[in-house]
Amino acid sequence: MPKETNRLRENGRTKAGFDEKDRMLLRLLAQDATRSYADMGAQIHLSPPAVHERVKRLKRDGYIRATVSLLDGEKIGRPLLSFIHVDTTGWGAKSPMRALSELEEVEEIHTVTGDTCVILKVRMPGTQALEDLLARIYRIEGVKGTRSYVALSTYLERGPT
Amino acid sequence: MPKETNRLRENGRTKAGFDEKDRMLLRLLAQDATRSYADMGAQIHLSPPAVHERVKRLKRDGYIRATVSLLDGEKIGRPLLSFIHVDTTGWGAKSPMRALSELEEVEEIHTVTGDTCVILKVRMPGTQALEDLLARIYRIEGVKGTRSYVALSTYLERGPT
DNA sequence: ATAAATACCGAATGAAATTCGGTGAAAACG
DNA sequence: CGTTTTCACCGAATTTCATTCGGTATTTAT
Repeated sequence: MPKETNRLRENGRTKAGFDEKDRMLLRLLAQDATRSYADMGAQIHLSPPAVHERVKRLKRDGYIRATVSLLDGEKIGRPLLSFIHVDTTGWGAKSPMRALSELEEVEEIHTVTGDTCVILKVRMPGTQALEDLLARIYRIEGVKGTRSYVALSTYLERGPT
Repeated sequence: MPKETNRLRENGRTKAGFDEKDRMLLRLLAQDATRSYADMGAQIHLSPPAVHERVKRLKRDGYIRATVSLLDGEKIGRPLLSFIHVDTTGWGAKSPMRALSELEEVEEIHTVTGDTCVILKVRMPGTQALEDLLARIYRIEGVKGTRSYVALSTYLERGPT
């Protein structure tokens, strides 16, 4: 087993766990994960196998959580994006709230600080469906009230880069 | 050139522009875009070339906007997720707001209905960086005020499926 | 100083994407 | 209706790419 060391690596990977090339790779993949290793490697001055090994490590170590296709909300029949603030009495409503994960219209669930307890991001087919969802939320024990913010235009929407 | 017709297709693709197999493919890709066409095809009863053609069409027609890797916010040094509501006087602040797209910490910008005008989703390295961002926002002409909601826990975070 | 670990490369291999006719069924047309 | 066109599919062939495999140089630990 390797012994402890108190010295930091001089070059390459530091405390963050990745070096500059890793960082650039992550950025490239976050923008477009369909490019070939050879292609990205040329941009970053690495051979395809070298890129492959780095990406494999970045996945194994959890820097890359998943690789997915981003769908167009409107095209798939859910043009109505909104954020819903949910106020609850105490934290008892947290667990039933997680059940909303089952609904595919619900994209995000966060507990937050501030003048509300939970923020939901949802994408609905229309106002009727949104109203139904709100009804369902109010049925949850401990829900005091909600405020809804319907998106008019989306100027930017992306993941961490 | 084909003449007009007033009849809908009986089976297969309808007004939505995709059929059941397309829909399933989209769901699969939104969850994991690394699977092979052969693999997904087996699940959906299609040959690899058939899957390939469908995916190509779904991309061309805009159902699939992009294929990207999702990075871990904490791992890449941005553990502080928050939503910022921005109130403005009139809509003059909209354009300068779009300039925030340049900052890679800013992930979403929406104009919304409700008791605020704009909602930002941002992921910051820490509280200091968040304060700096707020200072920058307040410097924008027409910004009346902001409210910030810092995420404590994220129970769900995904794209449209 | 020496041993161990790491990151890289070029070459070889394997798997997957992509291309290419060919077929059958449905839709459009007259 | 019968005919033509379009469409989605398949199996086989091809090509591109991911992946594996030594081998080397550099760095890190002992």
